[in-house]
Amino acid sequence: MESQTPVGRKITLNDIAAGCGVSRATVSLVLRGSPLVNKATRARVEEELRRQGYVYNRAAANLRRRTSSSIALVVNELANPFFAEFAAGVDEALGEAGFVTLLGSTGESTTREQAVLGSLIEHGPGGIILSPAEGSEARTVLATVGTHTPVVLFNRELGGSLPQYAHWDRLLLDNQRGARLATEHLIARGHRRIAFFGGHDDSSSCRDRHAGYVQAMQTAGLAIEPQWRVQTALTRVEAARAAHALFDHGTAPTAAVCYNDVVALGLMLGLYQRGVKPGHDFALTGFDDIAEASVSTPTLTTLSTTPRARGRQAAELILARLRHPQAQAGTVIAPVELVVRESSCPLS
Amino acid sequence: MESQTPVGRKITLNDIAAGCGVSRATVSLVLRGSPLVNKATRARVEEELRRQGYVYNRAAANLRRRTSSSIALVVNELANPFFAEFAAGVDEALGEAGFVTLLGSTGESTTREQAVLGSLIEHGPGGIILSPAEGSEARTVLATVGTHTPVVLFNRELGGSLPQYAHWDRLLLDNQRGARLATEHLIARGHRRIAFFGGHDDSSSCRDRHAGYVQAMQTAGLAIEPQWRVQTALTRVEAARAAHALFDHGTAPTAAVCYNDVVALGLMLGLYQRGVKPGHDFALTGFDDIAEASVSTPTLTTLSTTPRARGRQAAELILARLRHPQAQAGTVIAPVELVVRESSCPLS
DNA sequence: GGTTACCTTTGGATCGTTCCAATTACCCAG
DNA sequence: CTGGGTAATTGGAACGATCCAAAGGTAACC
Repeated sequence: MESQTPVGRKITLNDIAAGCGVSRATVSLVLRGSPLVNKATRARVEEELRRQGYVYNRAAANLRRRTSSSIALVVNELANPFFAEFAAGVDEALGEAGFVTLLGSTGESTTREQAVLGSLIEHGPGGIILSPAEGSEARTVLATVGTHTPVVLFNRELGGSLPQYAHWDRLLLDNQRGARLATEHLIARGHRRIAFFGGHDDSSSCRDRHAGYVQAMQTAGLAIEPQWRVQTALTRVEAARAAHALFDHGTAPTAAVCYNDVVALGLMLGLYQRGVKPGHDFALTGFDDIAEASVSTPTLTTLSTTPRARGRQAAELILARLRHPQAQAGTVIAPVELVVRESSCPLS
Repeated sequence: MESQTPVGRKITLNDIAAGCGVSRATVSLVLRGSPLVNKATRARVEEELRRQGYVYNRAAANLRRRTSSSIALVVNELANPFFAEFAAGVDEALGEAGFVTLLGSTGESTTREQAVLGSLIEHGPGGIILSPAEGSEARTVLATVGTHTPVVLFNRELGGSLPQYAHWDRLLLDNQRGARLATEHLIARGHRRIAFFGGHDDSSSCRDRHAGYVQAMQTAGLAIEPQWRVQTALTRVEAARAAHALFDHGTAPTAAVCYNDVVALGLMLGLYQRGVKPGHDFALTGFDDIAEASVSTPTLTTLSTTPRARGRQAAELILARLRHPQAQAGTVIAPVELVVRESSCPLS
């Protein structure tokens, strides 16, 4: 039935038109399912399309129509399960809407972020979903993406402020509330000396979580010692290495609220190495509820953020923005939920 | 310094040309760093490019040049850490080569695979990296991607055979040897009744791993009972649910070689639910060495496949194919390495 | 002065689609 | 037979870049 030639030029509208004696314009109308074309003609053209193995050239169409059928997705690190789930959600929802995902990843470096955005923007995506790298600035991002491509910021704020003509939407997690819930939970379990572990203050999400922690501590009338704030890179290895800092000076904490799950899992490793048994001698909480959180030893008390749903939501936001370019920019705060597991043991 | 207008049309070569009194062709030469243009002219043009905030339209250029600057990546499930790492590796290497990644994901459904490939191919990628869904057929895939776009198959074979004019490269893991090593390891630890757990025989990688297991068992002169082959979907929940099948009839196994880590982690859950303690009462091995394997309880003995490196390798393969479209198609078998952890306990 | 050579620059066609105004064909009422 | 209406089709100009052959300018040489 099908008979694409194994070798040769790509088939275009002209080939089809010539092949069944109609004009290019008519074939184009058939492709787009226009009601204008005669039923018989349509059938003839469709047969010819099949016969020659025609493949639609969306790039050419997008050029002419000044539209786009792709959305760029820029995340910090795809291998981080939180972002992997997020990306899966984005791609799912975009695919359903007939869009294709252009992928980019920054590795938390603003330099790479600039390079990646610069490269992606040249492909003319209809919009960008960006989870900014730590320390990323509004001005520089705006300069490379320009003002013609809408942006949805996910997970973090940019540094500096945006000109008001840039209608950038935001999708943020309820970081402050989440960290407050975790801290209150540890306090309820009897802990008084609680640290905040991991992340960098360069990142807005980290500042917010820290603020939630501070809020809960203050409300409970608990003092916070400076050495209970340990900053780390966002990998397990780095976090494990930094664990000792909690115990070096002053009174050691009995529990820690961690910036996220990856860092919490790293802290667990670091504790084991010191002979401290997490979930028994030391309580801790994470943030994100990645898949590993439910199978680690001990299983990790954390805040569920349902990243796949967030991905879908980010996709919805950018698609809505494409439909209404001039609408007021909005900020959506997604709720988070405390999932209590073994790691947040009562004070022994 | 910069002064992009907040609103208005996109800037094109014509705007730049008009803005500094040269022709469109000259501006194009400047953009591509041609040595033909006079130094002074180049400076003037570059200044104007900056002043107007010009963004290169790669789609238009690709149309004219009949080239492509993107590669499509189709994986089974992005949220699976094995594929997430793989995708990260692909994107990294493609980015370095100036290519952009078009993402697609099939969820192990051949129907979705067809849809995703159909949508991606319309965007004219220079090549496709495809990890086929279970049961995916060479004929159907070929029919939708056509013969003009090179393909690198990763991880699995397609069903049926390809016409020889389709130069499709393959990047496979040494599945058979890996499963053999795992089985031999369990045998060396004293186990005699060993099952092969998880996956479907629709997938070539699963058949290969099973073959490696059979080979090791036969070489050791051990019998295999039919109920020791349990097929499952590739999720933890499904695997946990299927665990009982190992114990329902005949003599129960004392160990299992699992299709992959996800399934092995699921089996662990299922065992716990039956009151069997994996790594103590029952030995098991995985395949892939995903991040969770080193933090689960017990930690998982598995085969390391370094998926990020495989991703880079797949990217190299497709880029090499773009450079030499007519070269002989090849199959690369990537080595795997046994990582012994707690789950493969000796027979007690 | 005329010829050649070299260095820059350029107009116009082109890639594969869509848009638009115009055309053709046909039928029916007046 | 004319005029008007509907239905279907079409040629040619876009979209924003690149390619190519040709042209303009300058300098050197005979």
